[in-house]
Amino acid sequence: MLRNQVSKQLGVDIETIRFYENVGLISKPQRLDNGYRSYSKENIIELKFIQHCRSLGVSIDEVHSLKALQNQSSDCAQAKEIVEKNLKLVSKKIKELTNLKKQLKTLSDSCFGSSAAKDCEIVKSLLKASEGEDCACHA
Amino acid sequence: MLRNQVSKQLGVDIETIRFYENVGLISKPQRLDNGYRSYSKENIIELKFIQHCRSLGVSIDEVHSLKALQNQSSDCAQAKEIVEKNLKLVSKKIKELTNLKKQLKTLSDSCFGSSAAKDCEIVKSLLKASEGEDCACHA
DNA sequence: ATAGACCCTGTAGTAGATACAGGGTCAAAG
DNA sequence: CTTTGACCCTGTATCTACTACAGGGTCTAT
Repeated sequence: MLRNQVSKQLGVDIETIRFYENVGLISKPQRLDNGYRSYSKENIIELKFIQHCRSLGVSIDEVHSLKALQNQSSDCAQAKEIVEKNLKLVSKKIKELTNLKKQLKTLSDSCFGSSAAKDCEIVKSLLKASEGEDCACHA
Repeated sequence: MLRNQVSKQLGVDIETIRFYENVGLISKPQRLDNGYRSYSKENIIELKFIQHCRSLGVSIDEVHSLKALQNQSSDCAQAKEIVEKNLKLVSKKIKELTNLKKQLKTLSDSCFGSSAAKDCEIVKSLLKASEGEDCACHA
């Protein structure tokens, strides 16, 4: 399969496929006589593996580690570790964003979008914060 | 105030302060005879403004816009827009991450970290997904 | 023959910092 | 008086995970 077809079938950007090859995440596809890359079933599986891992927020480096684990018989503590680490990161991020959302909501609600900019509650609030006072969102 | 002091007082990395200057987010601080930057009260306020905006997830470009609004008398629809945009982004991100968390939890729970890597439920699950089957986390 | 869709390579750009190399300045201690 | 250590300066490289572009080759259809 050519790169374009692979890209369409998997929904991975065409340039991203080359990128994964460059960073050694997929084995180099064979080449046709004209130099075009020809992707095998194995290549597709590799790509889907990466795609799935990435959709779980697993970093490129961690995908490398997980790939390396696939054929090993040593214990899988590392796999668990990677998943746990990401789970913690995600939980933390959710907490942060939930807090953030509250703050942005407060700011948004304080303004109707129609006053003069210098009297805008958003602008004023942010300015207050920079002068050390309480602002709407961090009150 | 010298850069180091500012950095410590505000908890902004010393290099970040120069970065904000380079991208034109703060006005250029005056220089002492030896060429050292001397930060004024205004500079500190500018920095706090940026810090506060960034803590709300507002992008550098948007901070530029908000700064420009500070002295304008035109209406503040733009400020409201920026806040609303970020609010939507954050809400979306929270939904995505909440879903992600569920998936990672499922994966994590499927593995005790002690089996041989090739029999690991995490590794197997991810591999299954790359072959088109249902995996633990996307079942 | 030529247009258009595809392929190739190498390299630059994105956001928002962060880090480093190679140098200058300054205050205190020996 | 010199040396040590902490600070300052500049320019540039690095990070993540892609994305985009320039400049060229190939293939298929008209």
